[in-house]
Amino acid sequence: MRAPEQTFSYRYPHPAVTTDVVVFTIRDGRLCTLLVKRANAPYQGSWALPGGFLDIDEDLDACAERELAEETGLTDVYLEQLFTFGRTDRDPRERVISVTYYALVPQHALSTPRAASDAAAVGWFAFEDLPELAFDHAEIIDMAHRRLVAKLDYSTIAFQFMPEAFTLSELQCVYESLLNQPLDKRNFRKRILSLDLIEETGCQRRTGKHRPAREYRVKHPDRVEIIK
Amino acid sequence: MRAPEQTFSYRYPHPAVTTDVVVFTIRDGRLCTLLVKRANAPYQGSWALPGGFLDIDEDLDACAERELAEETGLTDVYLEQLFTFGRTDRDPRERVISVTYYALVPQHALSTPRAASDAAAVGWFAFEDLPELAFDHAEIIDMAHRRLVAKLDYSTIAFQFMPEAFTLSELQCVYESLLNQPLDKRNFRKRILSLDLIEETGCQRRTGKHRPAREYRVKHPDRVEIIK
DNA sequence: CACGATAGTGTTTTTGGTACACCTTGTCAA
DNA sequence: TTGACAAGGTGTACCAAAAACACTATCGTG
Repeated sequence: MRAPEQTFSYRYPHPAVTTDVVVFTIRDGRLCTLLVKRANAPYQGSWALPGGFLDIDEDLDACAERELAEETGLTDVYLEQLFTFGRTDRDPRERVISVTYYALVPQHALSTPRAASDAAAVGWFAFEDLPELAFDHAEIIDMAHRRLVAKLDYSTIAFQFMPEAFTLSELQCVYESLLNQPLDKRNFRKRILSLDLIEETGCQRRTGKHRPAREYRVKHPDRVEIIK
Repeated sequence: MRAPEQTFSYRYPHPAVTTDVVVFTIRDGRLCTLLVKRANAPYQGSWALPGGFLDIDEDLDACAERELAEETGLTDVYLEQLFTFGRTDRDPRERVISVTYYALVPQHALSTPRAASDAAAVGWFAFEDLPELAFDHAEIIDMAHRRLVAKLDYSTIAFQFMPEAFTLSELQCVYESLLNQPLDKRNFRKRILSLDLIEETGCQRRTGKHRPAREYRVKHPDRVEIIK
């Protein structure tokens, strides 16, 4: 993040504006979040969401993308605005308004993200087992999680967790770990297939000592979003 | 709104932050929005959403409430954050990030709002017949409307349009004007009553030359929000 | 070739949503 | 006084989507 040294003497002081990004993925059947270790004060050494200050001539979305890329190496991620946090005491340096985003990335995007710029380290953390977080970032992650679960019902965001080719069992695992409850296999497959959003690749996935599973892909990777 | 004269020479210039509020109500069976006529440049004389600059030690929600009260006289309104707009060119004066809110108020809150501070006039406008709007406020209202309609399905926000006591027919009118389609009376009443959120007041409403209607009230006015 | 492990498949039941028509109770005017 | 008008209020039959539920198929391995 940027240096906090400036103070304001203007008649109408302006707050700083940042973007922060909650990136979710599924690892080993567990929902995980991408965090960076802060290299600088405040909260030096603490884990925090990737994010940083808005450039004065930069769109909010672009800022979120840029900071995510700079601090974690993640690019081409579909970001959606989550909420804007602005408690007056949320940053000890100065007044900071944070416009937050969330994103879902497929498991294979895990290719260990590289730390860069003001991040001392980057890592994935199980949602159920997060470290102490800087600022109000725990609250932000919590809201992102609630939004994610709510959207499962009436949208198809879960596909965003999937790699290009996947099996129905894998998809079901994703739903189950997000909803935190088992689902009926037949009903699940019926429902997913009736959406008419995925198609067989023709290939099979042979893993383990059992019958191989059919692979599927999303039909129109562009518009995988709201249904209802 | 505040004077735009300042420019920044800091190493990291900060954008200005405003809040803007979309207030909806139902008037004569039509969805209406509260607008203020701008007293100052830019867009002087144009209609715009009530809103204004964030004080440096003020919470976002408080800013929205304060600006709404200052410019329209409306108080004690339940505000919900909508979205944050930040296109770099959305304000000709300087870079402005707007955290927007929306609110639903009952019809009787209509008591002609008073213009104040930098608003030259205040008025309700039918959503279907809005005037030219300043900044990107048309876009903001549009998003608020879509959010409102979407929430009708899985929440009970519509109750927020109702006065303390109301009849089922009145409530149905509200739903019909929001959804822009007629509803079946019996199904509607069945659905609403099955929510178990309202109760009879015991009183009757006698209007017009016909049978009086039973009055209802919301059981727990505090938690009238999300159902599902 | 038998066993273990996951893949894959249909039917029945339940439930929630939709469609639909008539009687009731008041006002008002002839 | 009474008949016409206007909105208030009520129940049932049908359909479609969701939930419950158990067995066979195919591969790897020992």
